Amino acid sequence: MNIGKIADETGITAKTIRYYESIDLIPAAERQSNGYRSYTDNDVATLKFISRARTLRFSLEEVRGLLTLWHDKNRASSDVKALALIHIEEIETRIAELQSVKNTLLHLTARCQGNDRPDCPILEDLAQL
Amino acid sequence: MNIGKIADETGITAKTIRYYESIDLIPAAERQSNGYRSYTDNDVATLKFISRARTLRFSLEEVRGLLTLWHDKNRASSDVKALALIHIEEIETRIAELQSVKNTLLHLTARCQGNDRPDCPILEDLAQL
DNA sequence: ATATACTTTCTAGTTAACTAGAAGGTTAGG
DNA sequence: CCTAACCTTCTAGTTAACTAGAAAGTATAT
Repeated sequence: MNIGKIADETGITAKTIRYYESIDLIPAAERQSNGYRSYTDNDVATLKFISRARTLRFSLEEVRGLLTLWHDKNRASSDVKALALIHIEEIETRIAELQSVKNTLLHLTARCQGNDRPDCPILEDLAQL
Repeated sequence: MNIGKIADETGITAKTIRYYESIDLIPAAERQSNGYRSYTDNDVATLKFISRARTLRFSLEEVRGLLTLWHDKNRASSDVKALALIHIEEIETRIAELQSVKNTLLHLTARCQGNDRPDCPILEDLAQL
């Protein structure tokens, strides 16, 4: 299968697949006699794995770790879980931060009339603290 | 006041202040006879305004808009509020996305034994979908 | 006088994860 | 045979918001 085909199958662009190869996230593809990269269903599975992990917001470095564990038949599930739990914590931290910002903004906007007059608690808040 | 002093007062580094000047977020500072930038309490207030807006996760472009409104004595508070509400929506979108990812991860980790055995629902999930 | 601390400008690098574009070789269809 | 659609490598750009470093001028303290 050529790179265009696997790109279609996985939803990952050819450019990105070459990029993943360049940073050794995936092994260098076999080559056909014409020099074109050649992919198998196995490669489709790997790229889909990566794609799915990316939708779960794992960084490429984390994906690298997940791929290693995936390929290690002697892995301990605790290692996978540890990686996931750390990731959950990072996400929780970001959520908490955003929530706090959101709450502040909600309070400020609630107090702002939102009319033609210039007085605005939002600007006043920013100007004070 | 020299740039080092205002940096201390505002918690924004001298490098960053020069950077803000370079992108015209703040007006070019007056110069002393020796060529050093000269700042006033007014500048301190502006930089603190920016700093505060940044903690509320406004992008520099949004901050630019806020500064313009802040300086416009004829502004309508509705304009400020509109800017803030758009920002709140962006944040809500990000929170929702992260929440969804977090939930998925929580389900997966809950089903993972986290022991010495290799079988792991997290990897199985990534490998499937 | 000397050291050190502060300032200047300028260029270029950082991070993450791609993305664009150029210049050229290959293949499939009509 | 021609053309469009592939593919190749390589270099460099993108985004946001800084950050680092070099080379040199200025100020302050001893």
